[in-house]
Amino acid sequence: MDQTETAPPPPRPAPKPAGKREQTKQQNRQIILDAARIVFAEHGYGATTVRDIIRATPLASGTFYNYFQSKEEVYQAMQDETALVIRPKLREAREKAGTVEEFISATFQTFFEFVLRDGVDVRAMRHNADTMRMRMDTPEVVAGFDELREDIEKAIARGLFPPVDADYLMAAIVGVAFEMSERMARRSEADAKAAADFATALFLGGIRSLPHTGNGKAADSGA
Amino acid sequence: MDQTETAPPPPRPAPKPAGKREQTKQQNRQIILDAARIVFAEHGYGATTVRDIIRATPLASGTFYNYFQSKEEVYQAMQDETALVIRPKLREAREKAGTVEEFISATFQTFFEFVLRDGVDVRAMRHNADTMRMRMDTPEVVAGFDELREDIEKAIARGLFPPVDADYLMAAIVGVAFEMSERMARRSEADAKAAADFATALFLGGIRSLPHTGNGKAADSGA
DNA sequence: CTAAGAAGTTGACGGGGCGTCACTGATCTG
DNA sequence: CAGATCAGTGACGCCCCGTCAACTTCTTAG
Repeated sequence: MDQTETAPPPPRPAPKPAGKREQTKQQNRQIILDAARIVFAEHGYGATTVRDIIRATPLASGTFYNYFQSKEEVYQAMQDETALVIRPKLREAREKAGTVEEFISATFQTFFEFVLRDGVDVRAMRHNADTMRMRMDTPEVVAGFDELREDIEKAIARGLFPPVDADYLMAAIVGVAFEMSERMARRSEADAKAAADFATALFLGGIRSLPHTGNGKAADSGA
Repeated sequence: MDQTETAPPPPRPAPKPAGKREQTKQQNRQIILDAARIVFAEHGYGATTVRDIIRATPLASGTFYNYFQSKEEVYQAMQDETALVIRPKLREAREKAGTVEEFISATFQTFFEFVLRDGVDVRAMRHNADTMRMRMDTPEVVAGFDELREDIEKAIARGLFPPVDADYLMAAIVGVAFEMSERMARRSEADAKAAADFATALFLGGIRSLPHTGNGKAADSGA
């Protein structure tokens, strides 16, 4: 690998009270996370060693363990970083919803668009397909699930939804979102809007209200 | 899959000689698989080493590699074993379906009942929750997904379903089935029928047709 | 039945990644 | 500015991995 300084997507945590020491610590943590993103995307989670990550940074091996306890912990930190980006988007999208239709539509639209545009690029996604589901129970990810369930419960309390099992409904939304994302990533012409329309129609009116394709096959199943 | 009759040459080793040697091989393979199931359930996938599995058998370390190439391969074999049990059940259930309702209902009913009764016990399921989704692309599991998509396409061809995107619909069913299974496993009083009714109603009529609970909370979120 | 060969098992071994820790140098504090 | 604190460093010991030559068990031809 010849990556020297290819800065990846994740955002910068800006405000620091800053001693020079604290500043360096934050930087190093981010350096490790950025390197990990590249290496995981390149070789996949299983094939990556902690040493691979370290070699992709200017740091020494021991330094890694000042920041993370293991490869798994870096991966979880990456997931948390991602969750922290999409959660506010989802929250905001759902807040504006005044109807079931808007609630569901906004959720899927936001999610699929994020996966396709702001998320990791498709090549990385596919390489990570084998790992992206493991340990979904990191704090920030779980918090995202909880927020969804809370929002459903609130919507029920407001009379927006019928009084259904919010936990199962949350699970169904999450399951469809993730599983469809994986299918979407395998299509050469992925279309967030079409995917969101499909999922939204399914949740609002069931199978009979799904958009028709004319032949029942996927428009494109990609390479 | 569909064998076009363009491949006659490979000689048929069809009749099983079933010598003592072959018998022992089958036994050893099963011994390893059974040990792996226990060890994975006990410590989780990530924390178990190949040596742990071997230590749980009367075999030597080298023997393991006569049967599997790695820890991952044992895990995949376990998944395949499971897939081989449930796939015929699902196929049979769907074959009898004459309507969309029956198709969907039979699928979820069969799946949730299997997970709860014939599947691994809940304790093991919860311990494996972090790993059960990884590498879902083993041959038998993928074959199960393909069968579902094929059955959907057939149903569309028969006019049973509207002509929708079969790939996305398959993904949606799979996503809901697995994600709801995980939630179900976390409830102390899991009810396959209730879960199946929920999922079936969702797919047939959307959110508004879901069974009401009276408060919108889960009946029980377990320990 | 027996002996040659095939098939499978064994466990020690070289290779390598893991996590640690004593040491060093940089930053902070009084 | 000196002493205290803290992060960085990289060699080290540990353990796991996958292999392989020697050994044991089974099969089969005569």
